[in-house]
Amino acid sequence: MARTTPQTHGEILAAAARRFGVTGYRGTSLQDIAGEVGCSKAAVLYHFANKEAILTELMAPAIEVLRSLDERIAAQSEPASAQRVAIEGFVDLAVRFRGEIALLRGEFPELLQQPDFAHIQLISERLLDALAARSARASARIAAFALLAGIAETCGEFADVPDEELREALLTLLRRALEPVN
Amino acid sequence: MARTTPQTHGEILAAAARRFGVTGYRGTSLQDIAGEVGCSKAAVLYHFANKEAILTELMAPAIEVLRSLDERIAAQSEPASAQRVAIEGFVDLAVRFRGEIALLRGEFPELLQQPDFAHIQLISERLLDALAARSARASARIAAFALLAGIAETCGEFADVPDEELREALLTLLRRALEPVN
DNA sequence: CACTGATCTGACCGATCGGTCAGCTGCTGA
DNA sequence: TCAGCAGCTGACCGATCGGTCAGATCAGTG
Repeated sequence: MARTTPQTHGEILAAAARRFGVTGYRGTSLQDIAGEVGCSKAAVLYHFANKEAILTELMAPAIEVLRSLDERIAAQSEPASAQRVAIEGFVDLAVRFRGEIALLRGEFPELLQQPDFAHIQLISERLLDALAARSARASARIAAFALLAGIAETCGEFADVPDEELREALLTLLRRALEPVN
Repeated sequence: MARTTPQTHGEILAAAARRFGVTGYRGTSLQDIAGEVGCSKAAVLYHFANKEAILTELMAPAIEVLRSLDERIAAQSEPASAQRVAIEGFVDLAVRFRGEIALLRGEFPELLQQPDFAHIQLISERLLDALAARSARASARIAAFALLAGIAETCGEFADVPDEELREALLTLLRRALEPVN
């Protein structure tokens, strides 16, 4: 065996992505990943501090984009413009990283509890706020929540739909569904 | 100890519902449930064949209503009327059983794989079909999927919102978001 | 009193999990 | 030639899981 470090590192990441996509994060053991790579479980833990570190590295690009979207939203002073930026940015994020998001299918709630992802919770709340056009009305927040959660669950399901078509469908859905700013 | 059977049986169900609501199905052990009831894990398994049986009994009423909704939808010959029945029936179901649905927060995908809930998968697909007004267009199916998944995740989150208000918010969302039948 | 059946317990089982550790291997540079 | 180090392995650890089982407890019955 004995490959170079970046090589094995990348192979483990790729294998983990594949397995997480099929059986989810919790449903995938380090042994599963090792088996797919063709090395021992101990080798996986030689390249990564622990299981969570694999997920963290896998999600890092998506999280970075989410963080920058959060900043762009915060920079908007008007609810209407914040909503517009949130809609377009979120759809863009969902489509671009739909593979990564699909990995977490149904595991968002638990994963957001982990310390490594704690700040994501805050960002999600601000995103929700922007989608609801900063309204405090229950109906606005309920709709925004349903769309946020729904799209997160959705974008990984339609792997055969081209990016542009998925993008248009989600944009149309959000624009039609969200209460207009008054 | 030594209570009557229906008494302990009910206490276990109630305790399981409470724990599932906090830590999810997979995140709750039989020991957790037993601890909450104040009996041994073996006592829990004396009253229920296995862990899944507890969940099955807990979800039975909701599943029964879902089944009858499925039949009512199937009885509609026109896509438009099927969509209308699906919208109203699904919102009604989501609001009425939001406690039960909240128990499964984020665990739908895995649970639907289990043999006991296999038929739910089929019903969900027919419900999706009706919400999409039996259209094969990707945009219609994407929107229906996002709303279905989103509302399922949502209804348990707003526990402080009264039934009627939640009902109206979800109805408005669905009617506005779903593509009109042409 | 003896017996029975329902209820419940503690001890235990095998499997699986994430993670640790001592040590083997093969390349590299002095 | 050989020390040293990066990469990797197999054996092992403690914890936890769902589930089993022999037997204790106790109320009701003849």
